[in-house]
Amino acid sequence: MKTQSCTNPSLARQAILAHSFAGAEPQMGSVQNFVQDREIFAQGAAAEYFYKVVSGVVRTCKFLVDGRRQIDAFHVAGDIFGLEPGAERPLSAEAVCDCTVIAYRKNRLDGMAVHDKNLSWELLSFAMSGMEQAREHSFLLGRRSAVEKVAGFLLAWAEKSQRDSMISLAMSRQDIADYLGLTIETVSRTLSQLERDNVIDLPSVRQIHVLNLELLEDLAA
Amino acid sequence: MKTQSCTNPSLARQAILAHSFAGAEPQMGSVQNFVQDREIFAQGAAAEYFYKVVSGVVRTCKFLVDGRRQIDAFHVAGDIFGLEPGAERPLSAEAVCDCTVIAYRKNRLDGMAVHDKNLSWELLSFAMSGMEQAREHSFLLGRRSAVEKVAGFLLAWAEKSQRDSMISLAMSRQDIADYLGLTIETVSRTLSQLERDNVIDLPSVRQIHVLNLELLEDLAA
DNA sequence: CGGGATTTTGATTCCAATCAAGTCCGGTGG
DNA sequence: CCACCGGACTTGATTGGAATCAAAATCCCG
Repeated sequence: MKTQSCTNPSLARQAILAHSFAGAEPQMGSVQNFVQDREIFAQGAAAEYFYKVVSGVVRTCKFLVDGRRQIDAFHVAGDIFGLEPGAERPLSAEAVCDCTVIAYRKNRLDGMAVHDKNLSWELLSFAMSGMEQAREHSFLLGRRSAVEKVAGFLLAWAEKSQRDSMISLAMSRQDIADYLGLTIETVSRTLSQLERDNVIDLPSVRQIHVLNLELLEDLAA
Repeated sequence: MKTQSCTNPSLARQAILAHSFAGAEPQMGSVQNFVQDREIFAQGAAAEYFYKVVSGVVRTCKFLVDGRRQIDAFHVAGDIFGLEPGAERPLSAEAVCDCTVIAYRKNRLDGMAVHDKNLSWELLSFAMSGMEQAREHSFLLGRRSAVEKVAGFLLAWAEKSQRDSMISLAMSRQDIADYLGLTIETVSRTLSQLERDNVIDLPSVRQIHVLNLELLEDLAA
């Protein structure tokens, strides 16, 4: 599995913010490419840059001592990631599939934000929406059954990546499992069960066709 | 259980931000008191105000259709809550114990932030740290055992509320359970187990004495 | 001292993890 | 073109940990 299709026509939630960086001064940031599974930055490293996804999908995650991995979020085209308070990375970022990002220096931001009130407003709304997304992730992880988690994930990803009934997953089952706090087997079983129940169809491993959206939404509780 | 002691000498993480609201123009906000379990605002309501905790503890939470409750966060003196993007409350806020808060109009903020760049900077750092805390909550909820969750919670609460080895809980077992995605029985059992293992001592229901901090930290993984 | 809520403890059940084979690809080389 | 290979995914059998169901103990307050 090297060349996984990774189309993300994505109308990212944070595109508004991204806009001002990308549009106004393209020379401000440097374009970088990463092949699948390449690390973009590591947990614990110095946080000099933040990034905007141009194409592809990026995961931010944390590794525990015992080898467990928890995925914090998936970022698609237009999303900003790697912008946190603190000089040290609280989590790593990796390319889920081949992808292109733009890196911006964090330290430039401080100065700019002070002068440009529009920018600082956008920054604030970025942070707010980041807060909101982290919150929603928490709710997915709370006392919910495997079905609720998987259904919730599918709906969230469908919204994030596109809006028709054909969902194309950029990430592996393991990624999904690590995002939902489940095992790969449970994710697989749950998807199979949803297919058996005619909620979804799985024409190929990474393609999901939603047959019964209403039911899927009910299952997400 | 009406009058639960709720002392929070708390050097809240976000006190810096709170400062500018509280200090400079106290007349800006209105002081409000809430008795234990009183709702401060409801999920779905219009979000006109945001709040700063003066004393006591506030919980923000979400209610699911089937009656399950998930607690998003506990807020102590100095913390800001109820400041989210969107005009509608994504979650409710309730008084964990009798408490005092200051309410500020959200709409004034926009104008103010534009003029006062210092304020907008503080707002940003509030949002950032909110993002960070939501993320950490996610990590507590991910694939972790009951012991890891409870130990993690104790450490986080100890840091939030005070820093010596005697932790005083403001919240009920049910609150803790709903925060950690566990049942009240499991929380209780886990605490008992920690006591049996001489990691903590439970002189009273809401008082926890940490006997072996290192071990507790290990258990939190 | 009594009564109700909260918490603890115990017994059992159930869901998801673990352990263990299989199956399905996509890619490679004969 | 086909056999083979290896990784990702699926499926099956069993185990384990937390939920559930149920009851006792404790605390708080009148």
